[in-house]
Amino acid sequence: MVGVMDYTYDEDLEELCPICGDKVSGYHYGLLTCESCKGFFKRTVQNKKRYTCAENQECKIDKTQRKRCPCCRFQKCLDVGMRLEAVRADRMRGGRNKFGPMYKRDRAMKQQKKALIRSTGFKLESAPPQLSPVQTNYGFTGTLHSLPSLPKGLMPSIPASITPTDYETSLYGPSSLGVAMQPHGPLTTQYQCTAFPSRAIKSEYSDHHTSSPESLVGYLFPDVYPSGGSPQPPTLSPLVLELLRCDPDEMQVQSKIMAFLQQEQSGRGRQDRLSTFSLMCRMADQTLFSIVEWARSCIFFKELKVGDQMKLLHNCWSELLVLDHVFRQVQHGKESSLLLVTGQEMDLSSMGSQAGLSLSGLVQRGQELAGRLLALQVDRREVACLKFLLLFNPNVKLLENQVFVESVQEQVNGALLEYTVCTYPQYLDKFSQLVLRLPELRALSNQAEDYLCYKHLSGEVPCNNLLIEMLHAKKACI
DNA sequence: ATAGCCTTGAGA
DNA sequence: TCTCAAGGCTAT
Repeated sequence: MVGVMDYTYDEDLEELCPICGDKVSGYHYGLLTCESCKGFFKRTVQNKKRYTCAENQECKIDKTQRKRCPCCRFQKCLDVGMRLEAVRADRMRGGRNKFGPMYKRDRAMKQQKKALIRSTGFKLESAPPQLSPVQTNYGFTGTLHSLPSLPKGLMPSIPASITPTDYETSLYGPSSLGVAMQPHGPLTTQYQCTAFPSRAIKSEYSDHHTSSPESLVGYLFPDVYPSGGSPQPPTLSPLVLELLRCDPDEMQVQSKIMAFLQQEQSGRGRQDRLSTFSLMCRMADQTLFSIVEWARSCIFFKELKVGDQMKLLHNCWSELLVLDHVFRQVQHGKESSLLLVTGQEMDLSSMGSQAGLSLSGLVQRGQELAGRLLALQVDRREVACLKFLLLFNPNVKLLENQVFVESVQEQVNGALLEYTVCTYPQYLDKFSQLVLRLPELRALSNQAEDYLCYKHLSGEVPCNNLLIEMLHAKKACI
């Protein structure tokens, strides 16, 4: 009992000063630093000191050399995110400032990260290959300038000569996924990387009476500040925003699929109208096409070679489909009916008679999962992260660029954790609760695949179906 | 000037 | 009342 407590406590103290690597003595001016850098920062700001570097303004700062160049030391203080406005103009002692809640969130987040590391045995961030003593390896969390921050060598190169079609055809033969994977027009996805230099943050000291816009943001929206010992841009984790931006517009998908199905139905005679089940298959099939389209235009995924893209999609297509369905029910918010991807509502009370027992069992499990997600108050940004966590599954075998996939997984994990802690500080374990839903979702999607397989074998699934192709591909992988 | 230890006091 | 990050003090 006491031993366990000691262990977690020791880990708390394990952290090193991001400026010089000395022992951390607590939060000072915005982040965890050592006592000496705290004092140095205070003296510099209070006495309005100006330093000049005798060298090239790139002096290494560590515990033994920190006294050598105050210029570079102060620069590093600003670079890692120490806040000028936390130095008080009136020199008032004691009390608390506006950073209090931020420190609290940071602590909560570190605690959760540690719990996660203990439970999984893996670190969230990709391990820094011992670069400079600069601890800027926060991935997407916090530092905007590090947006494409995956280790350089891990970025997969886009195949220059081989086109996706050639590659896919040679491996898998012509298929509907092949069609779905055809290159389409120039992808418009591009990331705008806006940097917020720390020096843009005005000091409370220099303009105590005329509060700057930056400090206003801090007062009005204290919750949007991500925390962690890194510069604090007044925005949410840029990765979470980017993942959300990749999400297709729901209404667009809805009307597209609706139009497709209507056209297909109208092309049939009165006799061979599709049964409800077949219609559902076609609907799921079209949803799957839109999921593939989504993945292909996504940040990170589009950087992968087509072979890896297909392996990842073969692995998680049903999970993505189930998550898509379940989150739609969360937004729908009615237990008595299902909201379909076409926007149509389907009454559940009549379901038992129309569908078989196994299907209504599946639907029921989906409703239960939706209920749990609703109770968790899951939001779109979190679902966007969960989709990436399903897509970038490093357990997929024979990936050409497995390191990259692992790296993306870790980055998204970290971003989701930071997002939940910062946005929902009242739910201390929202992150773990969300991630715990993934195994449930996988179990459900496995059951759904089995069901689909059974229906396929009994000849009830329409032909030319991407669902079935995925089913076969997955079985071939295993 | 630095850095370890001390005092203070608003918010939990 | 307790906490803990502000500022203060002082020997090196």
